[in-house]
Amino acid sequence: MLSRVFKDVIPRYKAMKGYYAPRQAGWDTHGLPVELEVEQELGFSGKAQIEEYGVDQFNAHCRESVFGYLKEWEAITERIGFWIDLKHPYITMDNNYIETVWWAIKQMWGRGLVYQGYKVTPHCPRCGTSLSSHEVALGYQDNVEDQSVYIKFKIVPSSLAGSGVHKRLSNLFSDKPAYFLAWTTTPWTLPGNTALAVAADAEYAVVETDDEYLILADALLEQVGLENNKVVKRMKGKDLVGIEYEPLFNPHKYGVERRRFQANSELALQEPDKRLTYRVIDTDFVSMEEGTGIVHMAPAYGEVDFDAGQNNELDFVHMVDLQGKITGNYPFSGLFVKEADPLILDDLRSRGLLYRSETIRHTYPFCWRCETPLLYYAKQTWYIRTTAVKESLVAGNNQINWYPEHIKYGRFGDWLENNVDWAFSRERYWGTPLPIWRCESCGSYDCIGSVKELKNKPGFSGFKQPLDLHRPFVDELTFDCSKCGAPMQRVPEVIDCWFDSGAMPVAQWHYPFDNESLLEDGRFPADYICEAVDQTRGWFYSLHAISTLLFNHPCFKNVICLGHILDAKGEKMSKAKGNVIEPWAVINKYGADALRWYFITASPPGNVRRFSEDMVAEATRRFLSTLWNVYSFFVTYANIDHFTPGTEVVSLAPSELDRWIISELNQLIADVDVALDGYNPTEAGRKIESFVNDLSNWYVRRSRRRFWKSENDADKLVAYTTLYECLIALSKLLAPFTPFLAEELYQNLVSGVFSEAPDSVHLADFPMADKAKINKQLATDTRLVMKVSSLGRAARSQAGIKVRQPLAHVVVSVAGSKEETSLERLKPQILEELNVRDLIVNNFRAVAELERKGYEVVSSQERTFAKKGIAQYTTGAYLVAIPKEISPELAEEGLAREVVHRLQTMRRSARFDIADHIVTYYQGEAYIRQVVKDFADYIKQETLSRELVDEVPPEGAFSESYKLGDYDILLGVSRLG
RNA sequence: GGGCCAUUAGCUCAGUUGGUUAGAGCGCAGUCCUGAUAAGACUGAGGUCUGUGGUUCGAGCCCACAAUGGCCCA
Repeated sequence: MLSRVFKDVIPRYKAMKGYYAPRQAGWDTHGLPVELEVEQELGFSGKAQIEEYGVDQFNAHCRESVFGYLKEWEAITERIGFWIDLKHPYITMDNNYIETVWWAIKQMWGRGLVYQGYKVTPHCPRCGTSLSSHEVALGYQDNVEDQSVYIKFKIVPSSLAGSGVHKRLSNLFSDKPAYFLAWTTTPWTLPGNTALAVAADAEYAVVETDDEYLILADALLEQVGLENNKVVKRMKGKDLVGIEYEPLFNPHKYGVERRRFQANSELALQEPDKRLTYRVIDTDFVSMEEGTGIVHMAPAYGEVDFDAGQNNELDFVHMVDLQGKITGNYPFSGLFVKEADPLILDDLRSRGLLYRSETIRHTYPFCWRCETPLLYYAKQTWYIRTTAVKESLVAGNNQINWYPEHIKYGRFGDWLENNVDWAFSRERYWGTPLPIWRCESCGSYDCIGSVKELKNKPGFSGFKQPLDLHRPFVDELTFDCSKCGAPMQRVPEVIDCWFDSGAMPVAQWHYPFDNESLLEDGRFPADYICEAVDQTRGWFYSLHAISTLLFNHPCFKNVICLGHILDAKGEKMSKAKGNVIEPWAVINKYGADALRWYFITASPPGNVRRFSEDMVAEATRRFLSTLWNVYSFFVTYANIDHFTPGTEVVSLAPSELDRWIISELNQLIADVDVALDGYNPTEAGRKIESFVNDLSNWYVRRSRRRFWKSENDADKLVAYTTLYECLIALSKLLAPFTPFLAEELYQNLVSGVFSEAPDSVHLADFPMADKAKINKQLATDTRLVMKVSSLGRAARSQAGIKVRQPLAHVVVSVAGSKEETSLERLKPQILEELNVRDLIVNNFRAVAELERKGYEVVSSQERTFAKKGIAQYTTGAYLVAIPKEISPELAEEGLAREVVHRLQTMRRSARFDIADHIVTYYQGEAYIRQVVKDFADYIKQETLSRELVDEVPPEGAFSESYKLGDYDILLGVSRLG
């Protein structure tokens, strides 16, 4: 949901700025998740059952299942206002899409970038398949009981020739045999051992026992139980490197192939060698926490082992088949590895090579489907040699704008720096088939780059209409080997679905078979993509890698990388925890705009965010309903006054307040433009929010009387025009953010009024800031008024004097002469806002005036003064003081305003319409009746009273009595026909 | 085990190039204002800016280390 909102807002903005911003929907349809779901649906638990069931039928289910979610997906996309072309999506399982993927692979094949190699993967021997890391993560079990064994590897004395430490060891070992002591929890990997690893800088010890020497890490002597034996020599790990030892099981003796890593990542078959020796290497992952500080390396059965094998050009011995059974002619051949463990140990014990054996409990991964322990296991896999273009990947990344920026050289940059070749084949069924054919006879390979190329191959056969490039149909297609003429068969693998999605920029256009101009016409590279941060190794990488491999060019210029959404407690949402928030529920309750607004403004996109419904509710209250209130305020009065937008107002003089909000508006437009242009919708949204706050709480509030007054004068027209302008601009500014609300405003305020206007706000131009209307001084000045007013209200509040009660004057100290000048200019606003008659700016010149008002000026330098009965409020350099004394004249006016207030409340209680005229009746003591008479015009105007009648309210009038200060009053209102 | 990010009020978040007394919204307590009214204003309580060191005349901000949480990779 989050990514859809952020994916939407930028193209909407760009479109309004006049750019062509196509938005194509696309469906990723391949991949293991789809297969797993179908397996579950059919009650399968492994590849054997799929094969038995029939790949064609299985894939038919997969094809169908993809569209199971389509409707729901489309519905929510539409509801959230994610504006994309859902009618013409690209679909990764279409033949055309697949054909482009083939083309892409053929390009790489042609440059020698595709090769077959080994990769160590977690393998489930029962299901016969590798598991993705995600699946492995599902199946960890704690407290698994396993063997913990210490094995002795016999040192070959002749390898200790030479000088230095080796020579001294050679002398030392002259009387008894010497062994390296290594530790493992997987005895079945021991026949695959081809090296021992030490930590170069760690301290190792030679321990003497009755009939042998043992070498292990000094720090682990006690843990192994050798602390009471005599240490006869100590040395660094690096001194042990290169020493050779006898294999536990010479592979040639047991009928198992021995290969060796070559510099070019090939694993070349080695000749049998009865006097085979292995050697000690150093690596950086040797633990000094457990074991012996000497690690047994079996390159076929561990990822680090495999890497170490490659780096050190070690031997490679593989003696386990895909079912987890030991091959060759060992005493324990044919057994499942875990069952072979005890026999292997027996064998070693009988040869005196088992030092110690016990059981431990640790965490180990199991197959999440069938709970079989997983084996780390080297399998043949197809690779793309991305390392060959590593420099380009890094250079291309430097051209990309990342938001947030740290991803660029952080997570993504690091990932590129540590690039390894892309293992891109999968031994599965539902995916783009790998377009590589192998000759059954001579073993040569051929890569196919298009359907046409395939059909034109000599001896092409197996074709059935209609063409479906998926398995199993594609597996039927054969042709003759160009070398020996024998039939060629497609290799069984399909392609990693990340390759599909990474090929999207070209594959969605069926390039280069169609759209040949794709690279030149602006459709590639893309300006903008957006996904969550987990895609750094997913889509971000596959896009970048494929684009770099094919075109040596990055394929996106700007990318917003989103953080994940957590629940209210900061925990990841997961189905298992049951803390997933259903988007529909939130949308139905608060609306799509509320959710969008929350997502955009709540926190910067790159951060993780806690989500709860309350937050959306708050966003609604804080922003959407405030804006809506402003809008409905405008509509209410504009309807009463029959305001017609577009009225010529050039001749009218806008007030300071009008000029201020227009200045703020243009500043806002400029700010939002800059923020969106810089891919920062959050900043843009927050600016809009703050503007709407000012508009509502300052402009509209301060302008209310202008809308109320009954004459349709110029000032009123300016007010309407100004507010109208703000609302229109807001609707356009908000269109990318809250498309529905924006459209509602626009339809009612513009489209319904001007026939020549665009039909929709989303077809309108994004507003342009009129820099000439931005008045920085006015903006600062108005902030000053707000501040002084706020302090004044605080002083009133402290004195317990209502704002309704007028006061004689206010004394204000501000920060400097500049502000004093501003204050003088802004005097009318302050007088009105604070309901005071006069403003005294407390500067050096004001001494006389203050004294005239009865103040005692304590120090004109420090601008301190005193007077009994004042309330003052101060913060920083600012001080606002009001006299508490109220003259009879002011008291009367206060009372009049009080009456008005009560009458207004009564109008509302009586459910009169805003525009209804009324007759007002009043009764009370002489004083209060006099006040009403004195302020009759004022009261009439404010309450739309035709008459103020000094009588008891008649039957049917809405009447109430109040106590205003010390005086009782009875008021009645009745509506005029 | 490695990398990246985050940590500021009860909650969600601002905090500019290091520079007076660290802010907002929500929530809480109270007061006020009000024909925008399921709004709004003001006040109050609430902060050792995760911790420890360092750089500096001066650190929420820069550096190092650590803790906690999140993500990614082993």
